[in-house]
Amino acid sequence: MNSLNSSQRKIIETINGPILVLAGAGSGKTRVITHRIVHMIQNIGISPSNILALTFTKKAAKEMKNRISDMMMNQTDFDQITLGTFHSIFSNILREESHWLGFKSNYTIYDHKDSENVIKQILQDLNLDRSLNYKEIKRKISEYKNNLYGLFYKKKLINQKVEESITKIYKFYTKRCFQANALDFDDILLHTNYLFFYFPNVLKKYQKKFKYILIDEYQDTNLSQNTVIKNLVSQHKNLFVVGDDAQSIYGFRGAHLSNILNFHLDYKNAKIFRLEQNYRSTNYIVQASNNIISFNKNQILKKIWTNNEEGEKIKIYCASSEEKEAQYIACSILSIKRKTNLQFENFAILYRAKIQSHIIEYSLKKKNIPYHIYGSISFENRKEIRDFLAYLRVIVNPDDEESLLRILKKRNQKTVKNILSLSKKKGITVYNIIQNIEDYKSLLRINNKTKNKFISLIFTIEKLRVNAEQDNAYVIAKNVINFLTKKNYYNYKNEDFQSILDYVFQYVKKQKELKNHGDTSLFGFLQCFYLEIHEDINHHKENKVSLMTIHLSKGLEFSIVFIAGLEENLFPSKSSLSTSFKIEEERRLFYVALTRAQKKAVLTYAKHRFIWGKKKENTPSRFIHEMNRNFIDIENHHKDILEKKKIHSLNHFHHVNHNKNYENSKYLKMKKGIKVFHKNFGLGIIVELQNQNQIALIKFQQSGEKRIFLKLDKLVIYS
DNA sequence: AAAGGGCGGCTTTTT
DNA sequence: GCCGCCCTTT
Ligand SMILES: Nc1ncnc2c1ncn2[C@@H]1O[C@H](COP(=O)(O)OP(=O)(O)OP(=O)(O)O)[C@@H](O)[C@H]1O
Repeated sequence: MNSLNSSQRKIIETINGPILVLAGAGSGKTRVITHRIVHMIQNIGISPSNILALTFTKKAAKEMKNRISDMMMNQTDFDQITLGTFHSIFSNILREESHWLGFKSNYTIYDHKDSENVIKQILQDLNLDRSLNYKEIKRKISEYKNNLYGLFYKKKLINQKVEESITKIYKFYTKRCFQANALDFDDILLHTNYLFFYFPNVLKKYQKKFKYILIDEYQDTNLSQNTVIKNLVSQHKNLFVVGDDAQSIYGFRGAHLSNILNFHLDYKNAKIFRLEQNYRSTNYIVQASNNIISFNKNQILKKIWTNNEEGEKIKIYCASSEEKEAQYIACSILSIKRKTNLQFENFAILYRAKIQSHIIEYSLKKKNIPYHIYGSISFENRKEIRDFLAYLRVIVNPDDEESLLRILKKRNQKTVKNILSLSKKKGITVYNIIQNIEDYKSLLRINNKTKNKFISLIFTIEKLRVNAEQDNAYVIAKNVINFLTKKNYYNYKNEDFQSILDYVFQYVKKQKELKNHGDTSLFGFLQCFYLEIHEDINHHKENKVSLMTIHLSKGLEFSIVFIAGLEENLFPSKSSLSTSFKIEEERRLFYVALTRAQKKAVLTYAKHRFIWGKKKENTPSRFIHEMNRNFIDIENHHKDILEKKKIHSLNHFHHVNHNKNYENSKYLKMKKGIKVFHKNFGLGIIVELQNQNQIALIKFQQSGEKRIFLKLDKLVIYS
């Protein structure tokens, strides 16, 4: 506990009442929240079971869990703390309390794809215009739910017609999910809201249990989440939240800064603390990120400062293609590692979009650099994995129509279509129809062979289902695999198959090791699969370079951080260019990325990038232009790396940097009164430098006064 | 009824 | 360049 400064200490020692810690990057928010939990348990004597600690991402939850367990050395029953993501915690509560809301506790969690499929079907059923894009509708429904439209709030209709049809689809969607006994991610919080709103006794129970609530990254709460919390703390008001408006990056999930801005209105007598000393990064990094965030109009002003060393300037590297960008990163890692005593685990490569990971992975592999990709796309989206999970899901919940249809579609598409329409006409579940397929034989116009196929399938599932009551998840999973292998539906000797089975095995093993009551049930496994972080079983993460999206990197820190793909249309993302609101969120994302670095940040971008199989030319990101030139160092030839080894691929680095004049630091000499020559405007004289020396006000002989962005490098000193 | 080719949309980010 | 969907072929 002696590793806190006086303001941090004061914060952790304030136990009761509503508290907001509004603090900058690297100022010790997570440190404060974890220390506070330990302090509450060890010094104040609060029972761990009365503490609820919430995060938004699975990764942040795991990080916090690790930090607390390290600090408590496992001495107390710290696993009694309720700690996890909003979704994971409230999904557990819903499992207990589902009966109040009229659904069954064995509910299925629909992921993104499941929801989209449901929407696609609804569009088909309603014969609606295909131009209504299902992804857009999914987003809208999500928006409705996250903002609790219909529950406590009415939505202002902007485009009446569109909104009306979406409301209609929303209704059907809700009905389908209910019939399938399924919840999507947003439902987990929405239903918790229903639960607390309509059943005050249930709310009371949880108010009593969770006497102290702590939330990390509060800037990312949406209304639905915030309302759950408001209800939970309405009696005792012991709510402790930490956040940084400059790091709000989940707007697309309905996160709203108003939660942080109105904290003092929501909670009278709220204490608000600020932390502005950065303990993480070098002064160059702190200054550069302060400068970047200053381009945002919407922000709460903070003065982040540090006592740390000056450090190195932020490196910027321009590659000719994304492949060379990746090679550069790989080479740099090796070169920095050689020169310092850093380990691979001290390096991170961050990117805007997951897709960028492939090419980087490839070049790391080539150089034998160990790496770990967090949140990799492949696993849960693999066809075989989804097929397999569909069986598990139906075994747990036969009403899960998405999964059942997925299984059936592999067999007899036409009959399945008929069954589906019959199910809708008669209002009987698909599972029920197949169970009693003998009765519907004539209606469906199927022969005995087809009929028997369905009977044998349902027979198998039923058998597995009956056993599922006693068997643990692994036993069932193995049975499913045996069945599938026997039937030869898939070539299940493949790796996907082994790895998911291994995953189930690890889950069951871990549960069995728990002191109290491990949950080895299949439901428990599925809930873990959808809501908890996927532990890499066979691969250790130790001493590996970390690859992840910037979103996932929030809350983490690394000595050396590479930020790849700083190009317009990629970062900022193409879909964010339309409004300044969205651009500001992209800028905050860039701010998050920069502030992950302790010692050194390297920004890279590629002039050309393959997108949809076509080579596209991109201009450098506006964020590169926004970097204050006093804090950056543009690298072109990379002599130090090139000279070391004669690796053939290194020859690639002989290309010319997009902007040699940076290195010549010609315009570092730009001063008031100097004569300059501009590419387009000709001869002029610098009147003054503005915006931290990034813009020069120049009086041109021909075209009068103009403000010139120095980084665009259209200027030459005229002498 | 299955398999395979052509075509269009897609890649923003997470639970 | 890849995936899902639809249409055609066998
Ligand atoms: N008082 C302190 N003395 C020494 N080191 C500290 C102190 N407070 C925080 N740190 C260190 O500073 C770093 C950043 O802390 P932490 O991760 O808690 O910050 P944060 O505010 O959560 O950052 P961010 O919001 O950027 O994720 C950590 O390495 C932490 O150990």
